[in-house]
Amino acid sequence: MPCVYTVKHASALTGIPADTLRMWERRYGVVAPIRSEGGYRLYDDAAIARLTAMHALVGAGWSARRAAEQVASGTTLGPLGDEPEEPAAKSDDLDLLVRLTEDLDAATLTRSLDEVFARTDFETFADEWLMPALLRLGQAWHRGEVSVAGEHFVSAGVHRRLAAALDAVPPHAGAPRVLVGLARGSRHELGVLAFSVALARAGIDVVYVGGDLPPDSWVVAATTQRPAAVVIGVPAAEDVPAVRDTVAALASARPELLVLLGGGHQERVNAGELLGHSLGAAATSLAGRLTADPA
Amino acid sequence: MPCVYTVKHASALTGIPADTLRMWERRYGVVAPIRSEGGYRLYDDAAIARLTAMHALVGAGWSARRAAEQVASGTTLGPLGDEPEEPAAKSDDLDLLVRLTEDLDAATLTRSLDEVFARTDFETFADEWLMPALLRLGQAWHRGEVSVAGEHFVSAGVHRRLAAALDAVPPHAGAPRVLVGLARGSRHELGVLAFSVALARAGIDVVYVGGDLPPDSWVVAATTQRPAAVVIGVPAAEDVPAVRDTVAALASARPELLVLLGGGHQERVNAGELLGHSLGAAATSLAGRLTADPA
DNA sequence: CGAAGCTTGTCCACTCTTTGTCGAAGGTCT
DNA sequence: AGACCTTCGACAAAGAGTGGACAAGCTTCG
Repeated sequence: MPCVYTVKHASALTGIPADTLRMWERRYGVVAPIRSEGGYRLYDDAAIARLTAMHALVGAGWSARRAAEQVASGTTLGPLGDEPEEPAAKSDDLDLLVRLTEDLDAATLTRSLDEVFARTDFETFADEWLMPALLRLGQAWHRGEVSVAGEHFVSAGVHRRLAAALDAVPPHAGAPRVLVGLARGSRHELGVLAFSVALARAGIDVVYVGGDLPPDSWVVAATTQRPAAVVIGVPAAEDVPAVRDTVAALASARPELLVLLGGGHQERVNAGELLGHSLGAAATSLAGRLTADPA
Repeated sequence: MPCVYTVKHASALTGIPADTLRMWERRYGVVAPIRSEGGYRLYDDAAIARLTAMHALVGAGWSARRAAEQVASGTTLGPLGDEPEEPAAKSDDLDLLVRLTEDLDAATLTRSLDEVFARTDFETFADEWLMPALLRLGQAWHRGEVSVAGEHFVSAGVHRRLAAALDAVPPHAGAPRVLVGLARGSRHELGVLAFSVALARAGIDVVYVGGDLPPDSWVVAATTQRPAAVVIGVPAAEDVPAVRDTVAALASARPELLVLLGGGHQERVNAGELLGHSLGAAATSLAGRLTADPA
């Protein structure tokens, strides 16, 4: 098979205009193709690889000079034949998470999430894209259509994105405090984490305690911290008994404490107050109740 | 490696508008980025760390001037004559995490972590502060000195900080790919997440799959993704059997695959290659091996 | 209490740098 | 001969630098 390519061929392979190809060589020396006797450039596979790498970096927002330095300093010796393809411009792609499980590429994952995330405010993003997309991902996972590793990889990426959003909320001194987390055994944090972000953005001092918190610890935290309310997620049917235990323990220890439930199976607990299934609306409504009535 | 970032990148990484970035430099001299030939600012990792620390302080209610002084006094000043050096008493407070469990204050948690984080480069931070501090936290937890909710709360905060650090590493196109995660049943992600950050900073394309990944899924991922190596954390003694199963499954499916173990109980697995207990050294050494030998 | 003053983030105008693209003049390949 | 390539200069749009201006918030003083 041919191992050398002319400019036109290289341009077609990389998707970079031939003019730009020559300019990158002249200005940054990112490649140095050998020449034919007549002076024509002859690119080999390594050159194509470096050019695709540089193209990807530039597409990710790097300046051409930095990208060239990165490609030149970074070891680009890998025997890679894969080519990062352009993500099609889409407006409402709920299967994006499912697709991202196939090719475990951290850069693409981060970039795709950033794009979706930046399209609108957080509450709309969470209600109209994130939760439906996570539902699709869960369904595909149950059908065995995505690998467990892929699901873990994408979930970890979404977790990172939500965590960054939570840390990015400026703190509200003196705001009512709300404890948010999952009951013992519950480990699907994504929904309750997204709700924490929305609640913090609504002006609440959120104490996010994560998943798998036993009933006793809920009681201890609710007693020592004196939160204005407690939010427990019910992401799965098998979490219902543990949530029921937790709500009962909290009710007996602090009967006046406001205990709210969220998540897909909140109705099956038959205790506590329900937040409903609109994350943004629930967060603003709860924040309104707590700040209006500081009793 | 010492990556440099343009204003746009620095702004994206820190969440601070580019205008404010320049203003903080002009008014308070909190950073002094080197310039390109054309005069463009080039921020390094230390500058990004100082800016995030200052951002956190300002977000916590500090005035910009005080925050800048705090950040400047906490680290060594580079460009100009050395200030009257005050080695603050808080130089290596390993019990900080334990104290933070008492009062579940999200703002204090974030600010404290940012301050410690900004004191040095990530590898030193991880080896000399984070891992020892997590060990102290675990010991205090076993002695019953910290509440479970407090431990969860602080762990979630550290998780967020590490996640942000992982997402902040620029992608290395064409770099060797390494799968990093925990075996089935393992759920203590903090150590393996910190290692992922160090490995990504060393130029590796890290695929972080998180915790609780069954052996079959490890095999599927290692087969379809063809990583150059696989890193499995062994954070607790009870994780040893699951790790052993995973290593055995990987060895039978892909005998030539490089499988490495990290974490406190790596020695007890009696299989795979050991990474040792210096996180930074292990990351750079592994990255060196993989980039030098692309086979 | 109001006015003056300081702080701080944002905006604007203007200049310089970077970068992709184009055209002209001429050489190479089939 | 015609299609393709090379070098070089020029150029416009985007991005980034500088310094000044300004409004909102807070402090201080009369």
